[in-house]
Amino acid sequence: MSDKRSILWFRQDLRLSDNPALEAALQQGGAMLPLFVLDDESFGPRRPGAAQRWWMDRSLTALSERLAERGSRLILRRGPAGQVLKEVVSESGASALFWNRCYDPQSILRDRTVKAWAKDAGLDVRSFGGLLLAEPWEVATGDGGSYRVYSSFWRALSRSYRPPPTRPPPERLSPVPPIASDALKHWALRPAQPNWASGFADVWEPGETGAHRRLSAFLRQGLARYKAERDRPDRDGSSRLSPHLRFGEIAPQRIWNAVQDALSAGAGRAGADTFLAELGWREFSYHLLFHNPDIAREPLRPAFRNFPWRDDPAALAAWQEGRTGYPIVDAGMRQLRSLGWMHNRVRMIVASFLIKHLLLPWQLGEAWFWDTLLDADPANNTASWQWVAGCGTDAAPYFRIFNPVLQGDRFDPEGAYVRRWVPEISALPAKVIHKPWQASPQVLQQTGVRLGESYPRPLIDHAQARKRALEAYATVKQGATV
DNA sequence: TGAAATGTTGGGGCG
DNA sequence: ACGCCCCAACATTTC
Repeated sequence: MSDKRSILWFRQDLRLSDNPALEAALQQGGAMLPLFVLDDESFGPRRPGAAQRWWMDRSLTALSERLAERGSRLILRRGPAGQVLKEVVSESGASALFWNRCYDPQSILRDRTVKAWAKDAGLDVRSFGGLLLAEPWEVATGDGGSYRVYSSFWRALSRSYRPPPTRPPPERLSPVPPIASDALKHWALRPAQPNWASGFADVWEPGETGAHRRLSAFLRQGLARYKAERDRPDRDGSSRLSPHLRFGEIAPQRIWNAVQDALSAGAGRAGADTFLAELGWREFSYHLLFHNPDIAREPLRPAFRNFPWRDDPAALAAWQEGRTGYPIVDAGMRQLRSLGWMHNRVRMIVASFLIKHLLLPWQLGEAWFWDTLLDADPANNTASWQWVAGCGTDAAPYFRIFNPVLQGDRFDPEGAYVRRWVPEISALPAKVIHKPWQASPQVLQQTGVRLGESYPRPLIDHAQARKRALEAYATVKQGATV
């Protein structure tokens, strides 16, 4: 065995299976040093939010255990990654450095600097694609540009995509030389008080094993019904793989392959295609972010720079805390705080409400989701908020303004979702559960709902809000996507 | 991956 | 029997 030492730098790829950088490090022979760096400095305000830190804590614990089971050891360090890597290289005498790529602008900037330094220092430094099905520069339009329309992007990618085969984790790993490591608990990634994450652990199993279990369960129970069920927040039809994907605990091509296997075993085309199309949106978001790195801050369509957003901290707080007076909106915002996750249909409803009913800048919603979602992803989060605001490419048209009552009636017809998350109105009959202000005084009395006291009246009238939004959007309508 | 306004049609009540 | 009106129900268009 050679005495060569290589550093495997974990980032958005907290897994041992389907990990190209890990495989490259193993091929080197010699000792492999698995390293994770808590690097808030390189990200500033885009550092992982509070919910993500909870997940990171659990996921690193899981990764650490998996490495230990195989005779290895996860080294934890804190600080700007460039500086930390220099220290670890000098402490360990490593001569190689491998990682899987990230595609957000902060990571790209950081990694470019690290790579330049590492090459200068004579290290064998290599990066790999492992986060996405395809590298963002590999998918190009006929004239060599990047895609701006989802459907053509996904058609182009999914038609020609041939994934690498799914690969198991290595059975044994080399022992790690005695390099100092932080203790995870000293990073204080979990909330102390109030412990808003107390309900998370009942629902989520962070880590690679949990990710694989979730995928199997979904393929067994959810895939066939996915097309019909995925829009129903009152049902359990989501894959719930998003936080696992965000931290790279599972590779997208493993999901792709598993779905193909399910198809061969007789699964329906419709469910599979609909589900894979969601992976497609993730790919598309990364494609957009890579080719338009400013979208995290600035609207992609310049006309929106002068959009007449309002300033209304009280309304923002009501939205964040789930007391807008629209039950489906409030249910979603409370589910978010309780589970660190919100059903996708409801995400669209609450986002539309913040942007179009309240006329608050999408960046405020994006920031809240970034802090509270376990699956907050640098690409998905920004691309999706721009999509709802209508200021991205291939975005929701300006005139698409969700009516929270109709959306509730359509996608939560019995009101089960609202009842679960907004208990103070749970006794209302289905007919009025999405519009308590239309319940008769007798019904309100019988069900113990005191509007304006036990549950708020609507923050704003829907018809008025719709009119106001259309007027605001009229100022940027020129060249609107249709 | 909408919603509301407007237009059209056709059945039924009714003088 | 006939014309008229009302208004669901559905289709189209507009935001």
